[in-house]
Amino acid sequence: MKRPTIKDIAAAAGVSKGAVSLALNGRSGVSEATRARVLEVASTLGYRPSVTARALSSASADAVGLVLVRPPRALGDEAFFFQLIAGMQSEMSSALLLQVVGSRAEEIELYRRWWAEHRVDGVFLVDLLVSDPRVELMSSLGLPAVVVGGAGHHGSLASVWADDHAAMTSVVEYLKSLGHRRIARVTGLSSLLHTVRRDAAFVSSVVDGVIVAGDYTAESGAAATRELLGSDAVPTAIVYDNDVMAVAGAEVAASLGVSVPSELSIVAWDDSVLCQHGRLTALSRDTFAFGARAARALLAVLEGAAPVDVEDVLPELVVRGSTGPVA
Amino acid sequence: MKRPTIKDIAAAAGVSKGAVSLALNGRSGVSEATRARVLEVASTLGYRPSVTARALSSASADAVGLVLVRPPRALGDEAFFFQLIAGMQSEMSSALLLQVVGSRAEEIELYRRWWAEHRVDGVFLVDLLVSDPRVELMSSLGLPAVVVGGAGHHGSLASVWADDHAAMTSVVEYLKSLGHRRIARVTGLSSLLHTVRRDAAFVSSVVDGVIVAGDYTAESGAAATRELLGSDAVPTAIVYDNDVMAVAGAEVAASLGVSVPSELSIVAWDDSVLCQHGRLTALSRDTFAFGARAARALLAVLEGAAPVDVEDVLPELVVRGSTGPVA
DNA sequence: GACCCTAGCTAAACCGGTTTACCTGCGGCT
DNA sequence: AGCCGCAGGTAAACCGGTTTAGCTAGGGTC
Repeated sequence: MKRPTIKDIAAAAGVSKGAVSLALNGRSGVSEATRARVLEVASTLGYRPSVTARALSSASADAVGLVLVRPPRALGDEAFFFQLIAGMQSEMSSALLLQVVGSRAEEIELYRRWWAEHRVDGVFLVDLLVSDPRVELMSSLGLPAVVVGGAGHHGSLASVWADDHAAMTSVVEYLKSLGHRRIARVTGLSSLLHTVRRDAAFVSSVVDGVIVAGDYTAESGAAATRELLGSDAVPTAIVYDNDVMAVAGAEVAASLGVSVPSELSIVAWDDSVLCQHGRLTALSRDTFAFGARAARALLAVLEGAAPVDVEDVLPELVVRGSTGPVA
Repeated sequence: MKRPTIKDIAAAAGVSKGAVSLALNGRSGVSEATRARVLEVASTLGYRPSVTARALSSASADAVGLVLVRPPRALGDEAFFFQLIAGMQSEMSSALLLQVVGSRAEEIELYRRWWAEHRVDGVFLVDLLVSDPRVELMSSLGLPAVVVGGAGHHGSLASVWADDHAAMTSVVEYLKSLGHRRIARVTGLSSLLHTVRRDAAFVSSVVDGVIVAGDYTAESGAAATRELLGSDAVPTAIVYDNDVMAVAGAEVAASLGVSVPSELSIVAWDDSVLCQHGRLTALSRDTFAFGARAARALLAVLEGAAPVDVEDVLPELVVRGSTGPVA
């Protein structure tokens, strides 16, 4: 019932605990004959090292961490994160320590604890803020980390990112080519770095633009759409920062009798089954692959490689039925 | 930079490590004066106990585990699990140790390891199989567990479940009341217990039924639908085991020129934004709340309460545009 | 005054590994 | 013979907690 420990192996093989440790970890200090015997005994006993004990003496914790700061209820609808997590797991043999907290302060406290206790070997940093304190924290703690979905080049940290600027520009250019001039953008959380970067790209490429703040929820998407369609200068196209808001916006348009795409064009950032079935034009990126890439980047750092900035492939605009030439 | 340990507190308070441990954990053996002094020192030093070290001497691991056996890529589309996880987290102050593996054998091996190493205090068991070996394993290991979405009453384990039989019956009765006689069912993975239970309920309540096996993916939903619509005896209604397959089925029907709901009624098991926007009639349950309930059940077991079977509220059939009277 | 309890604390073992300091024996070199 | 170096190992400390055995001083009892 009880798992064999290194001590049991030592006794069975007739050597000391230290020798067993050396043998199992492939380090020098024991003869090949002894090593073979130890490995033999270990395997017949069905030995598995205890990560818990190992983590205590500052070795691997066999887990990487991810902290999400969201109201839990809202989180469930954001397929993005689950896709990301699934992608990460596809490349990792270790477990993911996941916790959802309510505030940035708790998040930071949690990273400190996990680091202090060797509970994780490294962490993923998502939802990067403008001048995010976590970047500095990771460097000072020396906790391996990879920034996921930032803007590239975050201090000494590895990073996996997409070029939001180029992506936004391509969306706007596409809409322009259809004759749109008055274009609106419904944003995600304004505290996030990529929101700001998309804002900037939007402003610099659009002729007559208007930005309305949202927060990724269907409600905010609907509200923003109502506001835009009821304003003095109704836009002919709206770009939403995620799929949920875009679909909600399309519903509002339909309920107000605004026809899509003849009167209003709609573009969603991040494709999903939701967009596919709603026939929404969307900026598509492979979030699963993105997560997998992030995991590989973190593993590389854990193996001692120099942190790198990996730029994700440029998202592709998938044109469906929700966009068309301006009337 | 280094976290204060129990040793530092002992030194600062002028007592032994043991006394500090007793004081911090509110156990008897130290005077109130000493306890107060120790707590004082601990708080000024910003002490946080190391869960890693604590777990070694068989105390709390401050984490609960969840193992998912799925091809990672398919997982990302299953909003169900993420909703569930979000709900669990909403009720837990500890972290969730999550790992996706490829086989049942790996899953079992993982549970054994986590148990042996005190990496988790307890686990959630999902995707219950017909006569699932994990139930027996948990009992024999003495690892606290709660069965999520089984059929109630699993040995000595706590359980949170929904009455699939009653739910299926209510769906079939609803379809019958619309005049449907030839009804089809597209299932989820046939190895899962709730699939079998739904099958049984379906068979016992339907008059002229046919069952086609699926695996929750859009592809399998589409294939099953094509098969059904091309058969000798085309059904007038199809009940799908999840939202993804139902939506895919609706697409296939549309592409074959079969009109919904006048020629074919469609019902999805588990509601989601996907069903809402596809105007699909769906069996709706609050997965987030379900997860929250599961977490509470596990926490109760961890606190020593007797394991209970909690029956979830009966899923509610939300009628939308995809079901109607038979022509 | 002898005896026994008990509160309050300390020292040390323990959990399961890693790591360091040190010991031993053997071979080679001069 | 004397010395050095090294391979191959052991014992013990250490990581940061918990837990147990044991010690001491003080009070109550007869």
